[in-house]
Amino acid sequence: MKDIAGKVGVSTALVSYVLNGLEKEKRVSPAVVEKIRAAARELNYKPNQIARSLRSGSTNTLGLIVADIANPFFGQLARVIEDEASRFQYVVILGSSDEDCAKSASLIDTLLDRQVDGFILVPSEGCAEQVELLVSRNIPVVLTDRYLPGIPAHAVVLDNYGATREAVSHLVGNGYRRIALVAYASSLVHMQERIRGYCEAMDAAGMGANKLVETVSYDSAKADTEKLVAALVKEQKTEAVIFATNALTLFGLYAVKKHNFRVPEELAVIGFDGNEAFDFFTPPLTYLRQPVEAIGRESVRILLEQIRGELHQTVHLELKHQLVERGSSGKSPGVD
Amino acid sequence: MKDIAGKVGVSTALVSYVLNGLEKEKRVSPAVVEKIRAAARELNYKPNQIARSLRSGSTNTLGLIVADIANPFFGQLARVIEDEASRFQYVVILGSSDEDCAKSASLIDTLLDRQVDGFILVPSEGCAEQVELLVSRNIPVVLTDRYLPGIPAHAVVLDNYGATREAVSHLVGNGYRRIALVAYASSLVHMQERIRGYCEAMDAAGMGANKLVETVSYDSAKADTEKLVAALVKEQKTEAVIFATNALTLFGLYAVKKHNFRVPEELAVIGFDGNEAFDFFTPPLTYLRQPVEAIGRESVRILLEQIRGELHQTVHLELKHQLVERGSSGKSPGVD
DNA sequence: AAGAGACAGTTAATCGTTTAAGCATACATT
DNA sequence: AATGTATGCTTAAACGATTAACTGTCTCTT
Repeated sequence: MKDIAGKVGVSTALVSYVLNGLEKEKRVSPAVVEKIRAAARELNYKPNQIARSLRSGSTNTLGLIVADIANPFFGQLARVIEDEASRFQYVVILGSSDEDCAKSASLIDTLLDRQVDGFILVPSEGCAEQVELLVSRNIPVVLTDRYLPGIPAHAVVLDNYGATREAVSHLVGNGYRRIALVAYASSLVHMQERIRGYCEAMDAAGMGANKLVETVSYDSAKADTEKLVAALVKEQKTEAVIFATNALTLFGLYAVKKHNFRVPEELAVIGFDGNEAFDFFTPPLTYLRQPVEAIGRESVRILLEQIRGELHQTVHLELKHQLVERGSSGKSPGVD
Repeated sequence: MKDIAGKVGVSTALVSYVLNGLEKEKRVSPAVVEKIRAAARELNYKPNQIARSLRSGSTNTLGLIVADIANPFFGQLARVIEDEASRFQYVVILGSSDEDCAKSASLIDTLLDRQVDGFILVPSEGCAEQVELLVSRNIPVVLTDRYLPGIPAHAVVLDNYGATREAVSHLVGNGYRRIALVAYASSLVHMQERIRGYCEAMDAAGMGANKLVETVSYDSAKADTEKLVAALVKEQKTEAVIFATNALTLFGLYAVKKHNFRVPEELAVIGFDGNEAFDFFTPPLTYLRQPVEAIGRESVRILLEQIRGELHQTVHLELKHQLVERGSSGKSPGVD
């Protein structure tokens, strides 16, 4: 800017006005406007966003913290968020928390130091205070994929209760009675809601006695799920299983494959989220699809409204799942 | 900082010295050091990285531009890069180019405006000038996954030639003769190298006459690949096919599934990169695994060395693939 | 007693923008 | 002629850190 000002022979203030389109309000003479524009082009002027941010207090940067960007579900989500953010001249800084509170806290700190304008956060278990702190400091936040009850933060989540509920109904409709749910041992509401949907649907179908919710811990999920699935079939006489997340579904499928269980004759399976692997499993997997596009878009929209100060109540958006019916949950062999 | 200085009754200079660990060199009295530390803690002082960046000229931020973060290969890569960067207090701003030059250019511009310290770039076709411009402006760049011949930029890529070459050898060893390669119609070197590896291996095996390289365009890859695979089997009497990327492999598998071709009896298949779907395909897919971890780690290492000014030649790193042998490329039915 | 050197701090410029406030000059109005 | 106001531009502070250069005191040496 100094160079431009020097070249044209005016002050940097005028340059700033012109380059920001304020030439009308600030009554810059047309001749000077042209000279400044020309000089800017000639010198290939690029504004320094860092300086601008320091002055303006806003960085046009969003912090996105997911559990793991290598997980395709979060990859897709990140993509939608990136695209949507860029439509509004925002840029995304990325972080993976590994469902780990300490990591999540340090990511939040790092991004705060960098003055991000707001966060899209997939909160981990036990991180409620972190989020609460952000909210109480009036830092724009949208929780995505999960929310934290009792914490007045905007959230965009799946209709988790309805999703597992429909999965159960679907299985019951196809003649399955002994239906199990494999979930993470997590107090996070999205997981609890998936469990509740399962339980209430089982009760409603008069199969409360058959309820079986098995949980595995995040850190040993793969091995645990494998043992679990074998036990379900061999010991519990389970006829159908619903997996409560994308990763759990995959772990479960590895187990099914390893033990060569026939699907759906020996064990019907319903997965979560969606994954190309679901398509190539034999038979293709029935699953509960999340509206990733909408989740990402709405998250950005709400966050930006919040940043612009246009939002005055706490928004809680619950988006509908879609049951994709395929071979893995076909009619039970017990039924005609 | 002003608050701390005010509270302790010293200048901000001293506060800066102490908080940056320069109390020894700058000979700050122990008493004051303690007071400043205490005040900083009490006021919960967080340095403003934007201000620091403006002053120091470095943002501790890397720009990562991949083709599409929703693609699991790039998701994994991003994850490795994120982790590695954070070990050195760097943060990653993410962008997806969709293999589109214009998008890539605008991403680079945006990130330059934000003064990123360097780029990790998956270059798209025809973007050579963009990269050249960065290099000539002395902006640290590492090309990843692909490189641009003739452009003196550091690069970390797969041993593409060796990979397809081994795939062919493996198939030939198992008795296949009519082996095709499905690749993107792209002039990018990584693709050309994969093609070259295939061709030379075919020639070396005395099957030059059977060479068949089919290409599809990025934008219509899914539909094209589907038609292509059907034609290969039905018209070209192809016995085995190698797919040159992750996405192409998936598209190919959808076709194989749709037409119910038996693998490997009717068509042997070798995939690229790795994907959970490969595990659940029946039979599991033989594929050329990329060392994603190493690619990401080395890219960050080289970029940081460059940023620190420690790098004086152009580094071109070629990492070895690994052939994961499984059922989809088993012995040809024509052999014993 | 004078000079050197260590010690402990302050001042003010700087990074690249933005923007409120001020300053001339010209012209129109009474 | 005095006043008002529109026009066109400049000045300088501010954002929050970093850091070179400087200013005082003491203490020690010769």
